[in-house]
Amino acid sequence: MLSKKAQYAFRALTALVEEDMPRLQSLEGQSPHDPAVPVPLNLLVQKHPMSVKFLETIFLELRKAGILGSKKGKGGGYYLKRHPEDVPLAQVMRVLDGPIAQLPCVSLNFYEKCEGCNEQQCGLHRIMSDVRDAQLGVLENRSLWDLARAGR
Amino acid sequence: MLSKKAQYAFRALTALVEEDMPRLQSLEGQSPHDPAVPVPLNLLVQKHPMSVKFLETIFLELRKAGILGSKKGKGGGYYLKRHPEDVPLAQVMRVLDGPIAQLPCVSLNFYEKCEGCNEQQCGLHRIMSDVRDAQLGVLENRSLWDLARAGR
DNA sequence: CTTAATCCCACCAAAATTGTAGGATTCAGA
DNA sequence: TCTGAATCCTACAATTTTGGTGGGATTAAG
Repeated sequence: MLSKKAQYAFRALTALVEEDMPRLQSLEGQSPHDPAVPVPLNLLVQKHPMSVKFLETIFLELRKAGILGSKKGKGGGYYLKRHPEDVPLAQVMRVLDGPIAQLPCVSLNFYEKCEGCNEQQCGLHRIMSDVRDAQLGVLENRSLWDLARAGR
Repeated sequence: MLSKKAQYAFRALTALVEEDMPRLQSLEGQSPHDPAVPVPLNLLVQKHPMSVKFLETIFLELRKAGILGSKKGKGGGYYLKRHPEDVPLAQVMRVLDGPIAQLPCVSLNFYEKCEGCNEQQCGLHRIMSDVRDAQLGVLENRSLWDLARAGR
């Protein structure tokens, strides 16, 4: 299951993309890149009620991971560093929840060898690899953009 | 990620199927159904080292869920109530770890409505439904039999 | 009667999750 | 230059989940 952290993150990121929608739409067809407008947390929290303080720690992680940028002080806030279409959900989930795979020994980004099982002939390894591929087939190919424009 | 409980369960169930392999193979082509031979926990633990006591609580859950049967007393043990081919991994996982889906609101067996999101137009709901389907596509179609005969 | 096994439930320690607290820093605008 | 709005940062606290352990009761074979 997704942690609350990841759930809140997705809600807030959706709101963030929606906030930036006018500028993003003007970008269709390589128009010159207007700088992203920073959106403060309290604005995002108004759209989806949650603890500002908690969201703060979440967005901090996403910024350190290079997904978000921030601007301090009055008129500051957070903004996406890339076009939402270039941020697959898998990446957000890995930052906040760690591995997507069901076992460390089938994880692509957080691999750990499992002692006492030969991966070549381990049935669990094989099947869980298939599960991982199935999950990533979706999560690597759906972006924050898909998330935000779903309901329209 | 799979819990240790589920991981231990899969290792032990694999060993259990292997133990019963001779009888199972004689079953090819509807041969008369020999009663399953109960296998005691300490035998399973010898093949894959883990706490007997912990495995006991795990197998108890699987028995109450109707996946395993048991026989008490000397010469007792646990046995599969169905042919391993008829036990999809998804079912074992649901018993031990609960929902497979990433969100309660997309779970088939543990559904819970998420307040404050209209499922029709919620982007997260849509995408996580796809993830769930992708996972189940594997987990509902791989059985304990697939698990056990993998390495041969 | 002894021994081997499951059954059952309570409990416990450690880890992870879900936040909260409080101050430091930065910046825009009056 | 002052004020208010915002992020930055770290520590820690409460709760839940995980990963077991202990001890005895029950059942059955020989």
